[in-house]
Amino acid sequence: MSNILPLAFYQRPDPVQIARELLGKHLYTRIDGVLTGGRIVETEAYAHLNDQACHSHLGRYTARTKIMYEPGGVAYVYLIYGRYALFNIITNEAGKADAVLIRGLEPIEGIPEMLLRRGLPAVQRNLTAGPGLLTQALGITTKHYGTDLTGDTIWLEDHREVVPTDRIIASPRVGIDYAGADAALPWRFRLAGSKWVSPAK
DNA sequence: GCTCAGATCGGCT
DNA sequence: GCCGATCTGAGCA
Repeated sequence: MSNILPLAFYQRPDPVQIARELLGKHLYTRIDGVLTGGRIVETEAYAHLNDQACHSHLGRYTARTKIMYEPGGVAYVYLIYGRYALFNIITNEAGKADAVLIRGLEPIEGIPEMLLRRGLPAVQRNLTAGPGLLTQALGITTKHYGTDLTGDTIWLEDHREVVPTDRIIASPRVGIDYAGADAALPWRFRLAGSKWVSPAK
């Protein structure tokens, strides 16, 4: 497809705006020669400035967050609880380490392969509804840390779907109570009525 | 060098 | 509803 989202989409300054716009876009991977993908239905924004929930806030710079300081349009994949890979898209320009976490995906392409990777017998909600699950289904692992999102391994496409503003639910992000007042920011975005949003409260 | 908690999920009570 | 799996990094000594 030629409607791959260009670097210019990611390198804009407002991760909250980008997180909203990513709803209804499609995420694909071609890993081990197998095409899998689906429609993004849930995201969260993380900003490096004034956001204690963000791994890069206040310029925190470690082996894990290094990639966040690259120019937007690369993958930030990290392991949580030693067990699940979470997939983020780095946004903004170099040195401004913003990110968008993908939390929910509606499976469309390569469903048999996704079932195999998840060890499930049939399509059900926990195939891709959750940030640690959709990475398994798509075959994304920490090996994909730093992958260029305009390449042929992981990429996003614009299918010209127009998502009406009143179908987007904004709410506080999940699992970041430690971030103090920033935990209340309504930076989690979901498509109303989608069964593929994560089950988290 | 040690301890503790985390942007999670699935299994068990 | 609670608990454990299992790795990274922060905070402290």
